[in-house]
Amino acid sequence: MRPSKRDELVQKALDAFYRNGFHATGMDMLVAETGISKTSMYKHFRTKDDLILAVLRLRDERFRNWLYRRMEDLADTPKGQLIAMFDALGEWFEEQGFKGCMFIKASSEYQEPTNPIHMQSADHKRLLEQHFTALAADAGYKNAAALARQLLLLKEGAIVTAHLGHTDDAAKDGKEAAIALLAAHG
Amino acid sequence: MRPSKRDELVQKALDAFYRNGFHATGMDMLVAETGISKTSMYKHFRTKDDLILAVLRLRDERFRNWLYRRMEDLADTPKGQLIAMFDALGEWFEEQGFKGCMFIKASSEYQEPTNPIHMQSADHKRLLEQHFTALAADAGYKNAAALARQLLLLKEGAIVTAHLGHTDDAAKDGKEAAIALLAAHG
DNA sequence: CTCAATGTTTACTGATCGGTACAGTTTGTT
DNA sequence: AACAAACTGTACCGATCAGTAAACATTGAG
Repeated sequence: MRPSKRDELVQKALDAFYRNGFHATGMDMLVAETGISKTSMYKHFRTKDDLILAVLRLRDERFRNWLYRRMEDLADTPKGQLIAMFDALGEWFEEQGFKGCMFIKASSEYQEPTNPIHMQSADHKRLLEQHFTALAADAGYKNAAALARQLLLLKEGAIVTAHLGHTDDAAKDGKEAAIALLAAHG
Repeated sequence: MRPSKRDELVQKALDAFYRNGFHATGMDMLVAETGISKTSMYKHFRTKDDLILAVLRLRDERFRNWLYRRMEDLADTPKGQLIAMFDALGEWFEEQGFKGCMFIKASSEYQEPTNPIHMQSADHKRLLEQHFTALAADAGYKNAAALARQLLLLKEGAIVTAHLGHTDDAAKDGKEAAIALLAAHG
């Protein structure tokens, strides 16, 4: 099995969906942008939704890998990494082509809680929360779970605010708030 | 001029767009749901986007009125109102039919920063930030603007997290974080 | 070389998209 | 009663939607 075409499709579809949105990106547009035939697409994925699920799977893997690694590179203590998350987010916000969180957008376009796309987006956030909880516990915080959830609120809020583009530096605001939260949980 | 039909259309379109999303709600679906003829719709609004802008205008007015009033009802000091915001949000999250923030969803479906729908969504957040800043200043906080922006991050994060539905009580997490932030700002 | 898997092109389906044309009906005012 | 404004129903436009059919080309392994 040589699934290289399939991977290529998922990767290029990720770009298109991230740039244009899910409903606004038709399969014909994907054909035009990826150079892959529609017949081939539907050999790999039975429906557009299945393709979207594969795209979200790739995005989850890539994003979490990138974020976790960047946090580790920027700080060596668990507490430092939780703070450094907002520096990493700041770098992301500055990237050209930044268009917010793909999972927030996915859950915005597929709202029903039972929709697989919605559920998979929720899974992504759950994994983030678990990672933050582990870091907070490592750092010795008493109520690590609550602290992690609060930091997650700041992270999601910073992404949304940065995408709305009405704030100069949502990452900096998030970082300062995170530092205050960590001190309060001290 | 009797704009009652127009108002009725905007109000019912708000419900439909909030429930189904913007791209996923076609004009024919609006005809079916509102009972208003398509011809009449296009007499009031030249395009679907114009209708969406009117819907967002109504949503902004209703939501801010509701939130500000609820905050005032739940607390009588400016500081207390900032905290009570998260109790108000918690009530909202519990409402049947809660589907997240309409402006976050609008900016997710119309991503280009120059798109009027995106810009109007950003305006809504700006007005919220101004209100929070005024409250923080009234409460005597030194860096009222920064505090307001941080609280806004918590609010947006709580809404997104509640909509993703992976957390039991995003409002409670937001409230506890807000209390900690207020304490940190002395 | 051969065979089978995987890919391609082209054309197509029925449904739906946003938006319009047009003729007829309801409604409020005088 | 009469008139105009507002609204309705129906039918339509070209474009696009997700998805399929069928015939042909490319490729890699035995």
